[in-house]
Amino acid sequence: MINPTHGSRKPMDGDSIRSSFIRFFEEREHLHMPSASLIPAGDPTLLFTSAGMVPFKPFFMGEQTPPRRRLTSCQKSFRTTDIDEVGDHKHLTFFEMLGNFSIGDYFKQDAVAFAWDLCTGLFGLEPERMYVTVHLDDDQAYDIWHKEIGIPPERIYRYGNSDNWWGPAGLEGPTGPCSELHYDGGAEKGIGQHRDTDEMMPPDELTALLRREADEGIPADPGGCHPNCDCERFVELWNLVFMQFYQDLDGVRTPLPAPSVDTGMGLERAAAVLQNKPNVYETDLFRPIIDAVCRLTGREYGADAETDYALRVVAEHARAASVLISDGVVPSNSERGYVLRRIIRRAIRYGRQLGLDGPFMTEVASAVIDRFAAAYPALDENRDFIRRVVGIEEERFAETFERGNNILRNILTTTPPEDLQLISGNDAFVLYDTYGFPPELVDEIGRREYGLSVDMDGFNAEMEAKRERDRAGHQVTGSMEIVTAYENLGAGNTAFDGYYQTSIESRILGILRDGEAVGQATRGQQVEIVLAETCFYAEGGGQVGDTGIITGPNGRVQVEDTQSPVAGLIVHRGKVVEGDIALGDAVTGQVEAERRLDASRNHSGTHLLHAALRSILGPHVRQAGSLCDTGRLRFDFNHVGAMTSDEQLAVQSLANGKIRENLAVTAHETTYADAVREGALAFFGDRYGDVVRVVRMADSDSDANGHGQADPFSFEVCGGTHVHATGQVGTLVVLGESSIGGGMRRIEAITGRAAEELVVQQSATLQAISQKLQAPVHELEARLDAYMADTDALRRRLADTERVGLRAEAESLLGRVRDVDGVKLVASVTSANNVESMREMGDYLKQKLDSVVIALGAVIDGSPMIVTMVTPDLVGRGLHAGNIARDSAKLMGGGGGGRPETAQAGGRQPDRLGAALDAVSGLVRDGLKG
RNA sequence: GGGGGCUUAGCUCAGUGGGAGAGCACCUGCUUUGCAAGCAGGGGGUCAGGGGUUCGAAUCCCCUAGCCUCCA
Repeated sequence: MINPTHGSRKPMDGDSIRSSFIRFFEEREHLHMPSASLIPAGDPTLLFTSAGMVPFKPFFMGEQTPPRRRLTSCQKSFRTTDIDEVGDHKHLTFFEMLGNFSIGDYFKQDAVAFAWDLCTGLFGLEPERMYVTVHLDDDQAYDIWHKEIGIPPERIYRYGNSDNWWGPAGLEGPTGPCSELHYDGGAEKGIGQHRDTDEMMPPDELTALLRREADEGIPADPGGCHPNCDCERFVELWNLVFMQFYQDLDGVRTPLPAPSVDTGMGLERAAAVLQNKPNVYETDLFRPIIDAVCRLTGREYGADAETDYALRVVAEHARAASVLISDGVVPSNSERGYVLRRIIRRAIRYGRQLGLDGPFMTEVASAVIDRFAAAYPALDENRDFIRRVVGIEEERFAETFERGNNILRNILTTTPPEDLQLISGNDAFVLYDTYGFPPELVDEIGRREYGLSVDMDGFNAEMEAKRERDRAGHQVTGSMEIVTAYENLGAGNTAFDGYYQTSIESRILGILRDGEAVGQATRGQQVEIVLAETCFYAEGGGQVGDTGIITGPNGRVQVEDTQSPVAGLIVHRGKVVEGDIALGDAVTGQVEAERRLDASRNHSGTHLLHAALRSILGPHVRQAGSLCDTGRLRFDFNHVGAMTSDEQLAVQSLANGKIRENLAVTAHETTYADAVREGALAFFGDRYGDVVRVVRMADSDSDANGHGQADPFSFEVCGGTHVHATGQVGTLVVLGESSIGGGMRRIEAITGRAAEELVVQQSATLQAISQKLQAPVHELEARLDAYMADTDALRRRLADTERVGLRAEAESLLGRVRDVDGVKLVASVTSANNVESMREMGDYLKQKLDSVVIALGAVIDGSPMIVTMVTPDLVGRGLHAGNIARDSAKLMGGGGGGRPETAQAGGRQPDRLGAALDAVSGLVRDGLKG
């Protein structure tokens, strides 16, 4: 495609845009930070990494020190807001964001100059096609662009807060104006009224309109074209955020002492501009994927709009899904996994539209991996895993489809045709809400096979009602009183010094009783104690809190649990068991050491398990939670499906091998950033402060800082207590593996003393069984099989014998047929020991007597039971087995019922069974009259 | 985190308080060598688990677990 307006600038492919951008800033003293995972580390409030600055948030917030004040990165980013828009030619879920960052280093002047140099120099973009936007009030930025760079006023536009103000992210934090660079694709790119008209709205006019909007609330209604206009003439290429203020909870802004800069340029958009392509899907970042989809479908891109839309959906979602999976997201029913599932299913839906009925996503994923493996090697490393996950999800969707399809057909075929004009919104909604069957598919099938379409308005109304309901049920309540009670103690942070010792000298800084601060406590009272420093480990990181004794000059406290209700503060919960204690007492804390060691063994066990799981199942395994109790351990992680027993054994075997190797367990403190850089595993959900502790398990010939010759077997950020060498764990026995929800698994295991105990118990059980069965352990199974076969045979013989006996009894009953008004009646107590037998007897009698009323009774497990039968001809004459059963059972304190031909009844008075059966003849007589 | 649904034979599923079923698969026999072979017979069940209501629960109610699904 040749566009004569673009001069001689030569196109750049996506990979060179990425690398040359980074190099440009490296040459200007920026440190290149590798892309962080799409799963934000240490920020539970965020679903995905959604912009280049996200991983650097702690730097901008001043919580952590950056490795350098100038940073640059190409960050993988994912946004959920536009999922349903993907398919048009501008929206994306996954994209790469190029950026340069100044953390209290340079500010507007340099940021603007860098951006301009890069665009016009490195990228070779024509200066006259560059438009600039600044905030209404940011005269400083305006002047830099105008006076220093030399942009003429007619290409500098001012906008208000919605377009050109950033932040704060959350309720408080850094915030400031931004300035954007827009690229003018030419008037012919515009759509609607602005197409092919060179007329732009003059900046001054727009500024006046927006100023009135900001000051007087008069909505601006610009008539002409401008950079942020909806017509597609302009591409927003680069956003420069100037973090100038700190905004507090009340909305008050104070200038930051060292302002910062955060910029972001979408790689895909840059590629579209630099390759002279009309949109991102035509660039080399997407074309190979779209071509792969075309090969699978035999379709052609660019032939018709509907096909193109579907091709783009499949390509975009396959790309996003592959990267998400590579970063450890697995499809599930909530949160990240749910987003992943949605995009995979949306892709499959559009794939169907392209005629792909079978599985195809794995092949598209392969094309994605091929295209991006060079820039993101993790994609290639996880190739098999990505394909597997996508494949499983594809199968699962096929099941969902099958189920929904059956239900839909049921609805459509059971509703009388005259009632069916439209498929109701409610039906479509139930199919979607309960069975995950998309309304578009309902519509498709309805139209094709029944000539009916879905009432989409009704569907949307149901959907909106559901959203309302969910919102209403989402009110959160938090009790802050307890927290303030601790804060009011004024004890500050408790120093923890318990990694290498279990006893300590300290003094009492605070005592709480029933949530109230008190000066002292006496024997028998339940208290919470805060010490200046402690060796008691507070529950955290899945490990249980310590127990032990605190001894003061005048008394002792039995510590039953240790908790950290407020970050930094450690509280000992327990009971004064001797004398009394008071504020300021000098005390000795003594942790119950053996119990602590049990917990430590289990905690080290989880690290071994974690590393072993990653080794056996793959690096997507990610800790989702854990419990390190004294008796056992639990480890939750994400994985696609159940582990096979072979996998479980392999994991157990690997962990035990490392235990026998007796790896040294060492710990050191470092910054969070360094820990991650050194390769320590850090997991979502934990809140890590500036300084973190990392625990590694490795051969002792590598040093304590994680720089050994060999890679450590395990290396994790962790604040828990551990054994000193893996040998102390003893043995790790996996007890089982189970599901804890979609995509999440749980392993339970024991170590050390508990493992020994298990071996002792199990062999004791085996010995006991061996004695009872009179067979050595290795023959137990065969012996048990023989016993079971014997029992089976005996059971059959017994059943046969019973049947013969009952048959004989039934035959004898043939001689006791009575006549009630011309109807044959058999009513008798039997020796049957279950209802089934009585039914068999009844069947036999019915067969022999042809036309008869039968009422058989027996006392079964202490309760009187009656079975009644009426042959069809007599039912025709007004008799009803159910009524006979019910009415006769009343005489023995019960009730009954059933069908006209067969019924049963029970009661509470066994001695009245005879009376109840005697009443049957009367009931038959009454029934014949009625 | 919240809502809806499901859990019955190896598999797919029927079964609205009164005899646990069908199709497929499996086993045996016969028949037959050609497309889901046919015929006859047979084995196989903690109706997810626990509690409750009832003379009686797969069925109604409550709790728990697992799975599916939608929303956040």
